[in-house]
Amino acid sequence: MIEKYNPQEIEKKWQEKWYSSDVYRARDFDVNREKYYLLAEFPYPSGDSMHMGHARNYTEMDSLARLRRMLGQNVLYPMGWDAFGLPTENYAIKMKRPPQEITKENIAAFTRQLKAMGFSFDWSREINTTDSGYYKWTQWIFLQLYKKGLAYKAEMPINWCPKCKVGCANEEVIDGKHERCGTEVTKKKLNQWVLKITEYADRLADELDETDYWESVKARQRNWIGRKVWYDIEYPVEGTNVKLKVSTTRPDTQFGSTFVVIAPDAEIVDLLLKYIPAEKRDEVSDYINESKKKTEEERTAGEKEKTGVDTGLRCKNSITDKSLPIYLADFVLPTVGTGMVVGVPAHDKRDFVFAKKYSLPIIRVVEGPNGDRGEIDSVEKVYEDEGLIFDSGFINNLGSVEAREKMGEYIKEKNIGEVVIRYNLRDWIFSRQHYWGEPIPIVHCPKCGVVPVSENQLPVELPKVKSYEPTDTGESPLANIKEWVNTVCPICKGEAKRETDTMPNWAGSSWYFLRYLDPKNSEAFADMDKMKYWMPVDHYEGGSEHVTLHLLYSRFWYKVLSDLKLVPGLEPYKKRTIHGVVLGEGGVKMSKSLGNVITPDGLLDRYGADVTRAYLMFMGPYEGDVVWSTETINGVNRFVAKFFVFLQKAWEQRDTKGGASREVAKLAKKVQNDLLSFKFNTVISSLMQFYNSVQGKVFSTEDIEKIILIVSPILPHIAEELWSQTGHEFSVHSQHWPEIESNLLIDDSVSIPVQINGKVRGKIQISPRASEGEVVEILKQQEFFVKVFACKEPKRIVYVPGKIVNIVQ
RNA sequence: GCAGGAAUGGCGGAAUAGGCAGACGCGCGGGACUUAAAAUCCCGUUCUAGAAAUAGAGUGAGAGUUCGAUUCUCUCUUCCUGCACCA
Repeated sequence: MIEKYNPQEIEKKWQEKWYSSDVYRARDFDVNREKYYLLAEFPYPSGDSMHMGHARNYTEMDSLARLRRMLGQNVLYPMGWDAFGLPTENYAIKMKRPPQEITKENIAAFTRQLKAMGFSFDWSREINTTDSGYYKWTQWIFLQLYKKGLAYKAEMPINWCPKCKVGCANEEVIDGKHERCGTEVTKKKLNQWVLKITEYADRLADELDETDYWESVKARQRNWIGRKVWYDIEYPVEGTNVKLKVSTTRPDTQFGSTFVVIAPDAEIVDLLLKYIPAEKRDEVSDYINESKKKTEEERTAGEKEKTGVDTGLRCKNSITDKSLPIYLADFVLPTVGTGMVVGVPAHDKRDFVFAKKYSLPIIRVVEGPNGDRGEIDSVEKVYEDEGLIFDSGFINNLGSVEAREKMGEYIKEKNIGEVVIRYNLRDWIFSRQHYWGEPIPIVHCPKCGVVPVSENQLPVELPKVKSYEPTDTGESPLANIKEWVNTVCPICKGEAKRETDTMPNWAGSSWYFLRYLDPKNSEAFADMDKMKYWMPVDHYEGGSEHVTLHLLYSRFWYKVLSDLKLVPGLEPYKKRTIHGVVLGEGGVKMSKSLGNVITPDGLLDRYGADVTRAYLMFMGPYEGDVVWSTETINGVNRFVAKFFVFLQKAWEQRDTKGGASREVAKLAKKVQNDLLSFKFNTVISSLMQFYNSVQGKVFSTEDIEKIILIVSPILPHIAEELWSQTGHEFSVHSQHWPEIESNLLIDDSVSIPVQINGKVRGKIQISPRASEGEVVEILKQQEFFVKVFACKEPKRIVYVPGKIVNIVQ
């Protein structure tokens, strides 16, 4: 009995059966199978529906998980919830409801959707970062960092978002604006918890070599860490005992220096002020005040006009012995190097612009290509590349690289400076002045000072409160809850107060991949033996927006835990890939305000899960952005419906005596190879092509069983239904991938093109094992060959076995 | 500026240990079915010339290597992503 394709009838039925069985369960310590840990970034359950992007990523990874199980691997493909964070808190404030409740509802909605998509997650390992049983261990890991001296509290100017009333990490500020709400960020001095990620900067950069991440991912991590060699050189300020410590990465250009510039907000400026000549003093302090008023954005916006002020002071370049004027200018940033730079206008565009404006001399010391030592008289001619050094005393006639080495030795020898390695990466500001996050497990005691909460007192639970609103003072809303804040000191048992800051939403996600291995453990964050079995994550799939921050933070935590011998190995993830983004129709971002959001729910109602999944895979390459098209999904829908009926018909009309066919063997190989190399879009086209090419063919029983197996990672519901209809036992997803008989992959006879001078002029039918001589014999019988070579011999015949013939005339 | 990537029909995209460019799908054109429409099915669809067979051109531009280049090398252009007055 052939049924029409009706996804509603078959999908729900099989989902219920899957999720009440253990077909997708990963087995700890299974030594008979190779383990494979496939991790897709867990979602932040905000709102009542997941995004199409989630659906696409989980679909693609799901097909891989299913294939790998069939290939005999013990696959761990888990799912959980990264549920702490601002959107939920903001929504809670707006609705005047507790974030706990909202989170619970959102998770329920996401769970329903993920199950309706038919994903093969091992739901027995589900985790939630906001469960106290989970964040107990987030807090515990924080205490290990604290005990190792990697967490400290510091009064530091932080980026403060006046709208969200929250401190933001440097990483959360884009173009001077809070990345979440777009509000201009101001500076505020607050006492903050900070994690010393810079202590691991070298290892975070170097140990990337241990991994198999995509090159683009490695490059972005290295770029973000931004390791550079700096040369700090002391210049004595004339007429004082103050020494300026100028910093440069290009000491090879020292002999071209003609001035010194200090950031107006560098600390040393206070010290210099008293030496500034009286007639200059007003001008200088005006300038300092003015630049303080500028926002970070105004100050760093492009290469605009350079402003500055002459301090009237001079210093001596201790390398060249030349006297240089000292300026203050806000194009120099206090956080870069020492906040003091040496001006070399011939070899730095900014310095050139500044020198022109203040009529300072320009001295060239690096030779350009072809021995160019011409005068630098315009910005375009400024030579910033490396080259042969001239007019430069003891580094004369050296290349830039050797000149820097020599300079490094020189300043050490003369004790006038040092070579320092600096990073772009800053320490990680770990405090948030918000309610919906993990409480930082620290107590402030008037007698004992900062005291960590004892480990047996964990978790420090988030108290239920009436108001979640952040305060204007910069204190966490937790500070208002007296009965929670007031506690006893773990050491002296005297009265003490709890830390009221909470952790950023990066905390829970920095180690979640470990909790999947042992989600219910109450004695440790995870059992060491289980970690030894499953770690590292074999493939970590996620968005490009997490390649710098989340990836770096979680690698940092892993390395700390590794140093404490609490986890195996040095790196948490073996491979990292980045998926593209699903855009709305017309190539714009899907957003509520544009009204172009397409949710999985609508698609599941209309097309069902298998069609939705096939379309999401078909849309475009894994790593590329894809644009939603309602018309294209119709094409996929047509195909899936036809294919379903076709397979039923093929079963009815099957040849019960036949064996394996070439077409099916080739399809198995193609689907397997393409899935394993993330070419999900061509997997779907291969199925379509297969369908188009086998119309009218009668398949054997074996063949049809194989087709169902081949299709099962891609159209899991249809495959399960057909597996059952063809009289097999549940479940198709516990079966083995069809064996591919390699002799079936080679054709007996192939049609190959014949080119004359590189242009296709005809085709010949040959055996792929034919010798060149045999091929030439066949060629000589061809009309198109005789026509050209009737009365002359070809110059040369190139035969590539089984591929092509090219004749040179 | 630095780093990473990309450029192929009307559109999304296939094809690279160098070997038939445009698979597959959408859209479009024509036809069948229908009173009609939708749905479905069949045929066609890179461009130019031609009724057709066929011929020529063709993978951002220009050179090179090769019997043969979308694929490799060099130079350039444009675009995307990330970082950046980072000295």
